[in-house]
Amino acid sequence: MPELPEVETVVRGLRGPLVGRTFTGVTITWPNSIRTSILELQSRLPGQRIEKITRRGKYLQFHLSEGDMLFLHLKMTGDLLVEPEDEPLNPHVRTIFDLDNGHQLRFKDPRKFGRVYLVDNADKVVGKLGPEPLPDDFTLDDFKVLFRRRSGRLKPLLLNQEFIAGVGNIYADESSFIAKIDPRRTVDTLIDAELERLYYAIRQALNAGITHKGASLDAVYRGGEFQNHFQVYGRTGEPCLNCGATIQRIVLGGRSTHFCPVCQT
DNA sequence: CTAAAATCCTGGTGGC
DNA sequence: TGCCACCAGGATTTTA
Repeated sequence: MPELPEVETVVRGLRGPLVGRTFTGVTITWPNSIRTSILELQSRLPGQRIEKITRRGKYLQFHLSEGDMLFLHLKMTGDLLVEPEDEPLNPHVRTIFDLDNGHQLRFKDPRKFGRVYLVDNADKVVGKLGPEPLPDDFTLDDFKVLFRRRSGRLKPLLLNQEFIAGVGNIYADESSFIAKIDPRRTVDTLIDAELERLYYAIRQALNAGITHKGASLDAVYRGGEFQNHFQVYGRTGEPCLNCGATIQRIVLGGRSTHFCPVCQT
């Protein structure tokens, strides 16, 4: 469930211990998580220094000294640890990256959904992603343009990474609630005022998540506490914080969806 | 085109 | 207490 705010929090925490370090080796304990050539990963990564670490959507991007890019996607349960190489290994660690200072970057992922990519061109991994919703140069007008010639319901569209990058199930529900829009609405019926509310709601929800260092759910502890500030997500049967009506849970686009049937129209 | 379902996965949970 | 069915979901793939 790491979404944009959770990944951003992880990225910020890794810059201090990792930027400037050089990879010296890779050990793979779950090969399916490597989505590019394992041989190339093991031959090309060692010797490359980490120049900077950034985020694109829900991907972590390691910019490497030879021009390659290492991408990590945490998917549902992934987490990244920086630990001394003599520290006992958690049994859910799937990939181990050796560093030049006796530490290791360990990709821990109980459910094995996480992904690793090493590419010479970032577009091979993130080329089709939609725009980042938070930068100042992503304007309300840019947002409105995204809806042209779009159809279907709102919720699945918000989850579509080629539409907007970084929004997942939690922040899609929170954003729709803040914007007071029913997630079942077909998007070609949304009027300008609603798109404006949604634009600000998405940014508000994501920024609130970042402020609280993301949400810690599912026994996956990252230190964030945004889960204590959810307005609708996971609050099925509880009263709406706005009007007191009972928060409903439905399945939309195959995903659990939480909303207030009174506030959200 | 949209939409739904299946797929990958395992820890946690609820029922009996 | 133990067993088991079932659910969670990001992204992709398949089917309708």
